[in-house]
Amino acid sequence: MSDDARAWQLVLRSVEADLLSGALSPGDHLPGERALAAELGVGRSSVREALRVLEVLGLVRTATGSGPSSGAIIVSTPRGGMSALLRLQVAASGFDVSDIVDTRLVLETAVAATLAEALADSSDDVDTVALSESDALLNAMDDPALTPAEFLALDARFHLSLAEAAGNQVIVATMAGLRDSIEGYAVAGVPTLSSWSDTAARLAKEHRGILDAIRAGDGAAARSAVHGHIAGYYAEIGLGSAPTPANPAPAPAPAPAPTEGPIA
Amino acid sequence: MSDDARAWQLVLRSVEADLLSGALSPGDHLPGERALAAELGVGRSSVREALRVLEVLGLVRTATGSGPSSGAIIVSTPRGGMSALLRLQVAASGFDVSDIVDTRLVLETAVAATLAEALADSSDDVDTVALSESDALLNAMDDPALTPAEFLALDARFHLSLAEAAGNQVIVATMAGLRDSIEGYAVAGVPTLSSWSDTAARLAKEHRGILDAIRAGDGAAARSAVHGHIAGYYAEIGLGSAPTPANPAPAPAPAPAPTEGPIA
DNA sequence: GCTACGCTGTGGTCTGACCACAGTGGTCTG
DNA sequence: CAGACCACTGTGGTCAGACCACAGCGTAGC
Repeated sequence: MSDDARAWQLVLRSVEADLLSGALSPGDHLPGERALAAELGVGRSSVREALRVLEVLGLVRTATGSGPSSGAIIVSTPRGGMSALLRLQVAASGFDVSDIVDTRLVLETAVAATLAEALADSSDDVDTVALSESDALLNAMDDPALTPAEFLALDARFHLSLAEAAGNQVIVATMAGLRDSIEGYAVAGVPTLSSWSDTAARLAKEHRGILDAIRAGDGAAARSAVHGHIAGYYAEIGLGSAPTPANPAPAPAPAPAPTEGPIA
Repeated sequence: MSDDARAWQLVLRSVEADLLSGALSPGDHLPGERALAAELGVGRSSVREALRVLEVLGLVRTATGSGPSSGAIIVSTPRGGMSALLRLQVAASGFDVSDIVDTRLVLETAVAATLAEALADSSDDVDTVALSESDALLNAMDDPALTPAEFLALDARFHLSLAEAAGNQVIVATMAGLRDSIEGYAVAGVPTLSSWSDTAARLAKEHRGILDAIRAGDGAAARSAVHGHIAGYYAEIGLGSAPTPANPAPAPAPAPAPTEGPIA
């Protein structure tokens, strides 16, 4: 009966069931591939195909050798899987870059507003502490010796630090994946800028504006600052969302070729 | 040098590179597994592990037999991959159900607001037509003979139809995945309701309220209606987000308008 | 007591084999 | 000649067995 399911799906379902039943938890070791194969009555290659899927999805980490750190261990690193999924879908034309950017806008404006409102409600120590990482990243970004790629990497981490402070892991992972999936485009667009140092300075200023609005507890201002920041950069490198309704798009975008193969 | 990468990752990267270079597009056939293995200098099992990943991620569809419909074909069905990723992460405790619900709130309120504002700007025929599916689903949900599971399935499709009308495929796929990942919880919570028929009637009424607000071009009302609808149901079945989340204020707060995530 | 070596078990990979399946094209039959 | 039928071929799906590299553990040797 269950034979109509493919062998590797059987393995996948078995692991999922063990996860749901509590038989497996993060940190636990999966049985060895050979043992799992025998236990489920499938070949080792089928087990491996399922493990590969789990690995890409960020559910297990595998290591060779022996000892406690070897084997397949249940972990929970959704960011990697989210990045891979979004990146490949973009590559396969399943997702438009403009849709990715728009989704970032939705999520990040919500994060900023939430953070601002949370701070406005009560001066919560936790949030304040959480934002200290954002401050540190901001300071690191002031270094004029940074290359554009380095700056943009810190930029991404800054945005992520806000999401982490907001506390929603799903949004953190999604934002990370969205950003990673178009990182190539963000970096590729740098040469089209008239002056990178000017742009970097503007971005840094906008970051501080975002943080100020959040700390001031002004949700609307935070939302607006984030929107302008993200939409502004992508518009500047010629990747702004086409229709863009209410968007204070700053600089005119002279960028010609929006479609350039990012990094593989 | 590239030997440190695992064989299946090499295959994955090769396919991704072909996708980005345009050598592969949706609808194209991948070379056969044996040919791909020979071409890349790896074993067939490694090719299969990579294909398995691509399949789960919704990038390829495989079929046995011969002829034009057989083999591995590039497709673009991100929803399946998103569902699998989110569902398994929930199973592995990587994501809290409350974070999933909160993320739905962020995305769906943004969708509703975008839709309303798009209709307010101009009576666009396209959007009107797109919402016809939403209407049809609404009517289908009026059937009192529906089981809770059937009703909830139509409910999910209704929400998805709004996202599709808004036009952002990333949000459509993410919403579908988020919803699927907690479908079990939504259905499992039904028995805890005092009266399913009352709840179903209320949900149907709320759906019409959402659609009315969208058609009226009232973004704030649409946002509020969606928020109340989703948060209300999960609160009713005991899954409400504990510390009330992150999203724009429901009714009162005239959520500042300048910055709303454009979805189109 | 300490070091160093080999043993053992892990995942990683490859090879070759077999199966089920679905078109294809030829053959056989009317 | 037209139609139905069937073996052929190539595809993915699966399995079994064989190595390899690696990392820890235990023991033999110093």
